[in-house]
Amino acid sequence: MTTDTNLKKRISESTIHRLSMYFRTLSLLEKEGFDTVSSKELAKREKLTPAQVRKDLSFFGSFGTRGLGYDVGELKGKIAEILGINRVWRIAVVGIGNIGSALVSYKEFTRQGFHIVKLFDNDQRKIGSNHKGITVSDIQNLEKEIRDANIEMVILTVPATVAQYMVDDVVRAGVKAILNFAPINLKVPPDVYLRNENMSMELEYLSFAIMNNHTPKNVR
Amino acid sequence: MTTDTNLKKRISESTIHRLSMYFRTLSLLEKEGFDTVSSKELAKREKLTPAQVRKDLSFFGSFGTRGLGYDVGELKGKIAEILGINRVWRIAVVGIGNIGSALVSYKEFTRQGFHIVKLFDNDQRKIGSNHKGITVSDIQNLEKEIRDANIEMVILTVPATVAQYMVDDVVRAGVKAILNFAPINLKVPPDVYLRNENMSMELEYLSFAIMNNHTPKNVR
DNA sequence: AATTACATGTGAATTGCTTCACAAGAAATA
DNA sequence: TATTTCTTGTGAAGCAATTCACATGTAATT
Repeated sequence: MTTDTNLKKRISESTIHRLSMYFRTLSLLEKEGFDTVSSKELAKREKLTPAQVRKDLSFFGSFGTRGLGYDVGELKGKIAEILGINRVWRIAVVGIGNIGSALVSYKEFTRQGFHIVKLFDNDQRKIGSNHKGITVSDIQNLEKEIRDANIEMVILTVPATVAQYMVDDVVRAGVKAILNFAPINLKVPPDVYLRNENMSMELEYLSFAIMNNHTPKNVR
Repeated sequence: MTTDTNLKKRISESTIHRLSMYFRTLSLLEKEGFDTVSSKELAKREKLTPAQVRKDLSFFGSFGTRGLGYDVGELKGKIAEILGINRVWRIAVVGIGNIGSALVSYKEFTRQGFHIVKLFDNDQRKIGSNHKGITVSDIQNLEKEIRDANIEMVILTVPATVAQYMVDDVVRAGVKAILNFAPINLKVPPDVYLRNENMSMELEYLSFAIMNNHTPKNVR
């Protein structure tokens, strides 16, 4: 094991999130016809400091040209490589309720290389139905179908009451990354990455901010 | 202006987010029949340290009993008060596409006191249609209808291309808190709170984590 | 009533993240 | 070619968040 490999483990979550933001902004800059961009300009668009932008990038290499800035297309490519989105990820959505079926049509996922290719539900009325060209499978066959379809990530949009059972199934199918929308703390083995999307949390932050005149505004 | 008021401005965003998590877990503990809970148990459920839990709470007062822990119902109430969710917030959803209409049926919002009471769209086919008992209004009348309905927060689920125009309208209507789902950096006046919900970001984090064996697992 | 066990609340220490400040280098200009 | 201008990349400093460690206090037990 090299020192370089260990280095990557020290990257903070905030840095990764900011890389996502840079990537999106670089895509926009590209569309707007910019060839190069400075850390100053990038920072302005993200409401960050130029130093923050440069420091974030410096963890992964030196991609800029002194006096000139960064080549938009090149930096976009580098960040895609760092984030692992310079490829297609095969994703399954488990739970085809309101949120689940909305996500199937969410174009931003596709744009970033996240391709939803499998859908699962336990409701007989939903099984066999079609969403954006994908047929909903019975959750009973989850393990086999996930393996056969080479699914690498799962988006979980089932009721909180059954979420843990579904996670257990998904883990058994060998999936190592789960994005959970159920408002509950799930257990996964240490080699599985679990992220929680909690939409109420953001409204609660807004509620707190209004009530307390909280200062760090317009963030995230 | 007292010193106490200024103190609140020093609370970190992470602390607020953790309060949201504590609130949800306390609701669950209540349902499970627990009368009291220790910082140790709370921490275990959130995958945090007990010190973190106690420190977070200490910013707002001392709610526990030494040797015993916290009264579940009481602490839940205190946190609701701190977050400002011991009341009903009147919310409008602007943009009744896939995500927007999914959120109208999202029960977790209602459970936390976030009541969606107005819907807006610019599509003639959607205007006048009914979602969970709410009729979709024409976005043309946004300012007047938002004022008349005493809307305090807006959830923005419109395409990125029109998001800034919609925000401008919403701000003109006097709304001070916006939760934006469009993947774009919006401008708002300094007295308006804007939060961005970026679902791709979480998938990108998972992608990075898998590719780099990133260590801080199972967080958030 | 005294003792033991337990858990809070909080300064202090530590760790981690952000910003500063500047040397180094590249491009544009004269 | 020399000079000026601009911007990166990065150690060091500064700031913020987390964890430690323990004094303080309550409840349960004997």
